[in-house]
Order: sequence, then C-alpha cells, then structure tokens
Amino acid sequence: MSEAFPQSQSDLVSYGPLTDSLGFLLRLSQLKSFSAFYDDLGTCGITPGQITVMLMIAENPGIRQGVLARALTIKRAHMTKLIRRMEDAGHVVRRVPADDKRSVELTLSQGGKDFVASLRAPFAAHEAANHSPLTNAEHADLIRLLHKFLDFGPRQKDTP
Amino acid sequence: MSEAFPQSQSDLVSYGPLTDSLGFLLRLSQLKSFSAFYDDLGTCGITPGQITVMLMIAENPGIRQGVLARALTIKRAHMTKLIRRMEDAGHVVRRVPADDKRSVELTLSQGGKDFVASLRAPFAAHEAANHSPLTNAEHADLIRLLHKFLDFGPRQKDTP
DNA sequence: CCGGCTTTGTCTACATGGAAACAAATCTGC
DNA sequence: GCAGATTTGTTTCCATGTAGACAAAGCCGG
Repeated sequence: MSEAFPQSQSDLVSYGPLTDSLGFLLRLSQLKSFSAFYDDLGTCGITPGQITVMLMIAENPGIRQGVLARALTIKRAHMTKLIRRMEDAGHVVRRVPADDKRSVELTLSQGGKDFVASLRAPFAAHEAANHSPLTNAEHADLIRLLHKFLDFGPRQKDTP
Repeated sequence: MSEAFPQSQSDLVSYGPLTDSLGFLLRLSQLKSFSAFYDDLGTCGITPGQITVMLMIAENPGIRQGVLARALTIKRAHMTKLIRRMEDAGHVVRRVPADDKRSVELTLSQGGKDFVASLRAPFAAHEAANHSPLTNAEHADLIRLLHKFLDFGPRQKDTP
C-alpha cells in the first residue's frame, strides 16, 4: 500500500503509515515551501525567518521581543540572536521603554522600511506562485484548513 | 486587517501579509504538530525523525541510505548520522551489498522490529488525536491537499 | 584496459533553533 | 517599604540539519 512521492525520478519507495501522517506531510510540505522560497527570493539576500520578523515589526511597530517570539512560536533566546543581526544590519531599532526597563520595543529603521518595501512585490509574487500543483480554489482551501488547525482566531472578514 | 493567532492569551498582534502565507502557515503548523508529537510520544524515547526512518526501513527492507534520504528530503550527510545512532542503539543493521560496494542497505534488527512494533499503537493514537480542532472530514481534506501539493504520485486507490 | 566522469557514503565546518541558568526589573502580599 | 516570586531578555551549551570537500566504487567511451 501507498507508493511513490516526488523523489527525483523513480526510486519506488513505500511510505506505509507515513503516507497519511499529518506531521510527516507537514514537514515535507514545509521543506518544499522553503525550497521554493529560496528559489524565488534567494537573490534578495533574505531568509524566511528574517522576512517574517521584519514583516511582523512593520505590521506591529513597537512590538516587544517576547511577544513577537510567542507570535512566531520561536524561543526568546533565538529571537535575541535574530534581532541582534538585524540591528547590526541597520534594519531594526531596539528601544527600552521607560515604563518597563526589562523589555525591548522593536521598530524598523528607515533602511529597514525601505528594505521591506522592496521585498513586498517579490514576496507577493512568490506567494502567488507557491501553489505549485494546486488550483487557486485548492490553495484557498488549504489556507483555510491550516488556519483552523492553528486555531486562528477572528478570521478577518471585511463585512462584519 | 488580520488579527490574533493562538499565542498564549491575548497579545493582540497583527500578522499582515503573513496571515495567508502558505509557507508561514506550514511552518507554524509543523511546529504545532511536532509539539503534539512530543506530548503524545515523548515518553517513548523517540523523535519524529527517528520514528520516520524506522518506519521507512520497516516498510522497505534493504533500502539504500541515499534513496531513503531522497525519500525523506534530508541530506545524505545527515542520514549518515541518524543511521549511525540507530545502529549504535542496535535498532538498524547496515549491510554493504556485493554488487555495489559503495552503497549501504538498511534493515531492522529484531530489536528494531520489536521497538517499531511497540510504537505502532501509540503512533496511530497520536495520529488520530492530532487533528486537534479539525473534524475528521477536514482532516482528510487537509491530507488530500497536502498530497497534491507534494505531487504525491499514484495515490493508493483500492478500486482502480 | 584505462583515463575521465558520476554516484555513494562520509567527514569537517557551519547555520539554525531549543533547554537551562542567569541578572535585572517588576509585581505581590504583608 | 520590602522579601520573595515572576517576567524579560540574555548567555552558554547542545541538538538538529545543511554545505562543500573528499575517497572509494562503479560506469563509459576510446
């Protein structure tokens, strides 16, 4: 039962119980998606993690580091390293607010804003092409199901 | 536009263009799925990568290392390390065939077979519970869409 | 044969990301 | 106020996985 996945030509392998394992399929899908990201945006000198963080800061100016880490399901320790590099690159500004001197508020520098602006079009093009073998309707379905799987809250409805 | 994901209570964050980014959603979903895996099977002393490799060898006895690496979309260098540890643990046997002395054929030892057998029930239970907020029908849809996204070939049909 | 080219696994760096411990700041109960 | 617990970011160490070079084995055209 259950044969053949995308692997190169034809090694003819049976995937057994993994064939319908959600975790396994999600992992493979994420690897494929990341690979497509590098194909499309590799020349922009950006990684998925970096663009994610920068888009989030652009969308939520002044967001605190820990809040951002929770929102992206990554550890604060790792966020520290990510942010440090983007600060060194001059893209992100760290500010310690007076009312809570433990925390750090993040904003984009002008250079960071310009950089993000220059990435929006390529990123959108990548998203549009990332469907691969999926039709537009299937792509939308997949997004909807992942939202539900993730407990995505107030799905944005334009007409309340 | 676009607010609120699962993060802890309510940090109220806007995800902007990431809200409908397939790559971003796949990454979050994979993290959630992995986390559920450790919750369900962490006590069995196994990682997602290990159980994947062992299930694949059980399903394809004598499979070569490189073929397995391609099938799982991981690098041969990493497969070498994974296999070495499972060999040290006495779960996997490496055999160099006479007809191609470069390659290595993998099989499970009796201990490996027993170990896999002991994991099948917990793994199936985990898969059944991993739907989380998805209905059975939605879960099946999600699997189907991921298969298509991944170019899953001869989708096993019982009635041709 | 036999000099190249490819394939296969391995090795050594290196990048990515998490676990646990820590210091400083804040909060809480008294 | 203030001693103890909690939150926030950081540091260090470790696990996971990749990139590129390598050696050995197989393949191929003369």
